[in-house]
Amino acid sequence: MSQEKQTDIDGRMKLLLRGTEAVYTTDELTRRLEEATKPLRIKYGMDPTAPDIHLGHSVVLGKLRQFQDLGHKAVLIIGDYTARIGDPSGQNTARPTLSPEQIQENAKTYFQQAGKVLDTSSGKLEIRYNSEWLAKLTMMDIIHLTAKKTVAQMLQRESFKTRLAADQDVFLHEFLYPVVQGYDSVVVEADVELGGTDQTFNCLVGRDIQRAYDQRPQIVLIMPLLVGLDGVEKMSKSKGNYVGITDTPNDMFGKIMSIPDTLMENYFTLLTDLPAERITELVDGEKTHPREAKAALAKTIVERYYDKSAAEAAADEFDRVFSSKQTPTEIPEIAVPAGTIGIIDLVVQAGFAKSNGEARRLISQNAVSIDGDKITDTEADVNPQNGQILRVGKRRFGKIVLK
RNA sequence: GGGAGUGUGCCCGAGUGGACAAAGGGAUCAGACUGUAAAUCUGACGGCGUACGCCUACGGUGGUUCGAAUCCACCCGCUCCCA
Repeated sequence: MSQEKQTDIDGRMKLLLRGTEAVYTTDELTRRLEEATKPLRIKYGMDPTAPDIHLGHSVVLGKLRQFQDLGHKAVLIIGDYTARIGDPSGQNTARPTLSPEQIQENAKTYFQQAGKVLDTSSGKLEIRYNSEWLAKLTMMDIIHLTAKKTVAQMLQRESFKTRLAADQDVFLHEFLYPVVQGYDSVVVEADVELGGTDQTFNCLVGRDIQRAYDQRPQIVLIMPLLVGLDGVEKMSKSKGNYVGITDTPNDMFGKIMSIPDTLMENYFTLLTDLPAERITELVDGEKTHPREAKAALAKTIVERYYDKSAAEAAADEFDRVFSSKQTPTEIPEIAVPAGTIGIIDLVVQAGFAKSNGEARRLISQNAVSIDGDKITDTEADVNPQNGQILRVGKRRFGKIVLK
């Protein structure tokens, strides 16, 4: 092999391994890249029940994109058939069964969002529904398929093992999920499969199944779970500690600015393509002011989902509102009846407080102002004018519109 | 089928007849400070009333009691042990 090609491979490996939680195996990946005469097929399974994508999901999608950028092909599997089994990776039992229409709908939303990360040009992306082949399997096929794995092997899986140890139910059909997911790999002839840590077992079973079908086992790249904005729990919608990839640039920027400093390095590594050396510089408090580093992080991420000018604008807006303490450029309007009104009512009507008590509290905590004039008397009456700015706390603004 | 537990505010969790709108922590919100919606500190944190107050709330229903989150009965949910 030529010196150049070898350097090239080294460079690619460095990029592809970055941020990974585990790789099975690194050597195989190197070899596969070296030997490749055509684009590798990179499989990623999507769950048709969760169409709202946030930065946590984007970690794996971003890795998929890296493969695409290196000339490989993303193969997205929509688990419309497997979704009906119920993956035991979680914990509890039945998830709701989705209708074909719902699955279609979810898949559509998913692509709209995933398209912000992935390269959707036709040569780079292949989309497959696994009902295409799973619905056709006969009983005999299934018996053959399940004969490839032993019960002991299945019980290696943590969630099976612990449930069994705790005398909890493990249903037979749950064993099918990993095996069937592995069969997906056979059908699409996956060279590589990507997944989050919770998918480790399933992805690895895929290797065994492929071997059993005389295919080269796929290489498995496991990506870590992204920590949420609170710096503690994993990012998830239900925890509210997430950045949605459809969030507005300003929200995205602001939310990222709110992460603990200690989380920056992790975010840089998993959510941006900045070179490792650059990240080291940015994260080093001696070399870069933490605020600047975080702003750079936020800008890079916003740029990924929008563009450079949107990122600049979001950064300017943030400085404007929080550093210079000025009013934002865009302020949502709040409709208010004309005439004199108690300040408590005004705050409640603007939707800035859920109850009079909360409004009263905000006022007595010096949080409320109109056109910059603080109002601290909870009993004050005001006579709002069109265009005045009602502000509550640091972040909530409303432009008064009389109705 | 038998037995033992357990269910508290957005979440976790203390409380085992009155001093309980209910300790503590987390989350959230506000203020101060700052480097930012970081960190730290302070405060607020069921609803209504300016306050004494009233209402709603401790799985559900009913009961005992002057008085119940706390005791009793039944019901519902969850967990564990035995079969």
